[in-house]
Amino acid sequence: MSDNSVSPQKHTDLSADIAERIRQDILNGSLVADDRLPSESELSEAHGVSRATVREALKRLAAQSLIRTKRGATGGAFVNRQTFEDAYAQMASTAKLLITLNEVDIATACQARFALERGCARLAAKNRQEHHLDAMRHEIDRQKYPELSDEDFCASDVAFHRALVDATGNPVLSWQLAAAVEGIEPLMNMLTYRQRDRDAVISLHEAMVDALEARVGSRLEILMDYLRDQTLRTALS
Amino acid sequence: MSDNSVSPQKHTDLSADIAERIRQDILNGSLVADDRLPSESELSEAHGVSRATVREALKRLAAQSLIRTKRGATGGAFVNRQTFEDAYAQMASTAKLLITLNEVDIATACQARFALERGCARLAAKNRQEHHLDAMRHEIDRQKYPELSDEDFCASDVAFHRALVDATGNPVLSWQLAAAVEGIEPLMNMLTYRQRDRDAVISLHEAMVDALEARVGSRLEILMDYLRDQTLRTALS
DNA sequence: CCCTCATAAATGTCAGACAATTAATGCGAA
DNA sequence: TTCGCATTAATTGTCTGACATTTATGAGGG
Repeated sequence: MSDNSVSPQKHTDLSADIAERIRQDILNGSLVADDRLPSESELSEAHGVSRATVREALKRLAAQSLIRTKRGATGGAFVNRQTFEDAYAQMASTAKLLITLNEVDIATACQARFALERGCARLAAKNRQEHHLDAMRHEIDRQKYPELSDEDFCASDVAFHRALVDATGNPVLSWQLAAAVEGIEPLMNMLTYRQRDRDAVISLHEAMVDALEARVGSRLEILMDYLRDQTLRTALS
Repeated sequence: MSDNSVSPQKHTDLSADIAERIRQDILNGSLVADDRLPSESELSEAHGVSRATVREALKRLAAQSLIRTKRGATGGAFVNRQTFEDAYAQMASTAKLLITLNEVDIATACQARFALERGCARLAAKNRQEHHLDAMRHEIDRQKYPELSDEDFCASDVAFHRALVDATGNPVLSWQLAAAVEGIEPLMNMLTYRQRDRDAVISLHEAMVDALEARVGSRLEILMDYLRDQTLRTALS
């Protein structure tokens, strides 16, 4: 095997090959956001393959939301501007898949989630703005409804923590973390909260907002540890 | 736009539709790892579309590494076991793409990286084992070579921190974090380390290993803050 | 027993056709 | 002139049928 270039084995999957070539063009900047790729016919001629093969390659790229296609006279395939929302959705989906398919236990997932979140406590305390506090208080109000289903309670919890990580003001951080938290949601959804558990969570949430308002990151960290322990207790009951 | 159900508009892209259907079958457990999908002909008949369309759908799934295909008599499309390695590679790739395409500045990326890492300091201190320390010390030795290129220095740094997050013993955590760190690597690669900078980083690394060995998570956190500041200084010089 | 060859099943690839969509063009009427 | 509308061209979406390639299996002969 002297050939360890870009093509491990050329014998199969032309469409994967073509997709990879175009992918590299996007990665290295030959193609930038909103550029139009050549038409399918042109691509097929340029790469010496049939249009069907080119189409399969383009579908691969579309599945990674690297390109979008438009029909009609001025249509074609265009390089997608990779938004944080795209990446977020993709990551959350990957995380969900991984967690459900690998039977990750809830303790491990909880531990991971709170460990990650803890990391942004100080940054959030430093950069938080009023609307973050408002969003979090709004979710706390929702959480106080006793009729709320466990699932809705959990969804509100996710929104609360999403606002918390957004408060860091760092898009990379909030994107990564939000995806992680959402990826773990299916597991959290399996928890059943007794009213006592909910009360405990809610008072911790309130204390967290207060700490965030007062910009005391260290206190926020401690509260997060409590919340982790509380959640773990709920999970194991 | 009252319709926000699963199907935004059914009028186009049958292949995306089919892909989504199969995807759901995998997600909800109708299809589990290593299950064989029906053959392309059977699928085309079952969904009432041509084989070409089915193939485009399958390529979409393959691009997300949800399935793999094998040729020959016993061939077909098989549901992939979603390994942590797969998810890791996918996430790192997404992160790289996002960061290069959005011109995330290095300060933001650094801040995110160290914030995330900080979150697992205590857990790592609690769960670390001998081989984690060994791996980290090995990387430190590499980093001491003055002839090391900036790129190799950076790669060793990534390996060092990878070992650090592995020390948490939490696969979800180390998967998420490792992907984040690697995703940021292209940016870190643009840094030029003067010898003085390298020395500073190396002594911090050594102190970190010591703190980890002594299982003092709080000290590890402080050292990480130093390392963040040091890296930011390097970045801005 | 082992080697070879034929066979069947499946994916990979191709060529050509038609349908559907969409912007631009041209033209006629008010 | 300007508005409205049909025409046209370009492009993706889909279908059909064919052939190439790969791979397991089984039959037959040495």
